[in-house]
Amino acid sequence: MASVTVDAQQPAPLRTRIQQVFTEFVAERGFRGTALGDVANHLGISKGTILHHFKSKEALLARVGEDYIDRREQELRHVVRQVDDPLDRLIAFILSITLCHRDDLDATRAFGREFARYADSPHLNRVRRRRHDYTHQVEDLIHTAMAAGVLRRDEPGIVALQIFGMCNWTWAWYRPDGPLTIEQIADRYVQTLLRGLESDHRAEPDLRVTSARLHDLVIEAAALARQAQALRDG
Amino acid sequence: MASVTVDAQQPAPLRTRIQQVFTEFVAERGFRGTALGDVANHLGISKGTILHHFKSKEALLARVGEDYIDRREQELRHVVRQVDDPLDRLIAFILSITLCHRDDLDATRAFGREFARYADSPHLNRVRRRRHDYTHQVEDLIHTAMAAGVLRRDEPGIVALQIFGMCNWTWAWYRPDGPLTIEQIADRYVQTLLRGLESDHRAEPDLRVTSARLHDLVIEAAALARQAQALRDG
DNA sequence: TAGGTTTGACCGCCTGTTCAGTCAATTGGT
DNA sequence: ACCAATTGACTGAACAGGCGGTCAAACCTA
Repeated sequence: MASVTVDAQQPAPLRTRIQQVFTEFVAERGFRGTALGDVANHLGISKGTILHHFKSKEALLARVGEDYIDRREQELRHVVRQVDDPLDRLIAFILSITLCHRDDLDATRAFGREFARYADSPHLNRVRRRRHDYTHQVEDLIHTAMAAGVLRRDEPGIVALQIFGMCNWTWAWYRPDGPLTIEQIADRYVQTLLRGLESDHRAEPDLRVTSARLHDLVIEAAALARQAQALRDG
Repeated sequence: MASVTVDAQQPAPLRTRIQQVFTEFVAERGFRGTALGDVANHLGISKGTILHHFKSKEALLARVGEDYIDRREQELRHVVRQVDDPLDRLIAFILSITLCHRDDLDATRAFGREFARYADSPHLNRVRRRRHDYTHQVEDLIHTAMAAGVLRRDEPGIVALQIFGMCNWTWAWYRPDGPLTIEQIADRYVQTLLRGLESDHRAEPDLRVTSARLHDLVIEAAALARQAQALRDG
């Protein structure tokens, strides 16, 4: 295994520390809820210093986002390079995007809060594009697994969204001191997703499991709930 | 089936319309990104009018959140009341919290953006508590399904989070004019989740599917990605 | 007339950004 | 080795715009 430690641990440059603290704040309070003045105070520096190192507040956020995507992309590349078996690749991928909730928590929260949604600012175009590329790489991974018969055939896009959905929800509730370790959580995700998505030769490929009866019942439930509030409001 | 239509469609009172437009804005731009002045302009009324009907901006958000939880709770109650079979209950539940992405989209987005995370404002205490209660009801549903042998035994909490995670991610990407209807999306969720969580008597209950080799590989990948950026930053 | 609505001006606060200027480190010429 | 020039990090005050919230007056409607 290649060495992954550095010999001389010199203190991180201010630019990096600004980015770190900013990431923490965004993870906790969101982008708009984060005041550059607070970040500056927390570092014992002036507000102007931050703007000296980064063109603007949005540029700082873009940098946080790009670095985050960079790390996820590098991790994915490493997995693909080191693992051949399609199923193992999927397991490693799911494991990877779950473990980062412990090992890259602040950035994961910040990214989840601010980039998961449609960030329409032009400053974030690059981040959006890179995120799109990354998603595409994941879809390739899934497509390959389907071709190998590991997953049941479906649109890779919707499958990717199911995986991302389950895993990316973690940051909204995970606490490092919670009852389950991140490894235990990841293992459950792997089990549920791989069993749920595995090719099942017993089943019809396009079998709808939801009955019309249940569908109508659910629609009715929603209508009743809406109606109750409409009546209450007059 | 009970009638779910009202006879006389009188226009919604201003208070309700304010809440609707505010919900749209929060869904699109977030709470802090929504200015009451913009909401007022959009309705052709004055900002003061909004503050006359709602004590404060946060009170308005709290109202949106409580109404949202109300609807989800009523729908869940209706499902539980009308359906006995534990598996059908689960299917109806998953269907229900997915269909609301089409039929209650703005509020779902707004709630997802602003309440999924730790909303620490004291004004939102009630919403947080109700959300907690609702989650607990869902966990009961899951617990019952486990007792009936429909789902494999596990902590209901982590199972609920897997279901919520997959379904609640929908609002971040779903578009009504997308390639898949919300019913098709929901059906895939149901299939993946129920197959992935079903009791499987072939498997050991606590079998870890993730090998130590893959785990180490993923940890290494993360370390390498971090190190690359640290080196770049000096 | 009385009470609930609505208005629009106004206040106070916060925040991102700018900018002139200080200071230390580095460079380069002699 | 010395000094002057240059660079670049950093400061702190000021600016400008936007925001939530208040309030007294105007406006209906019954």
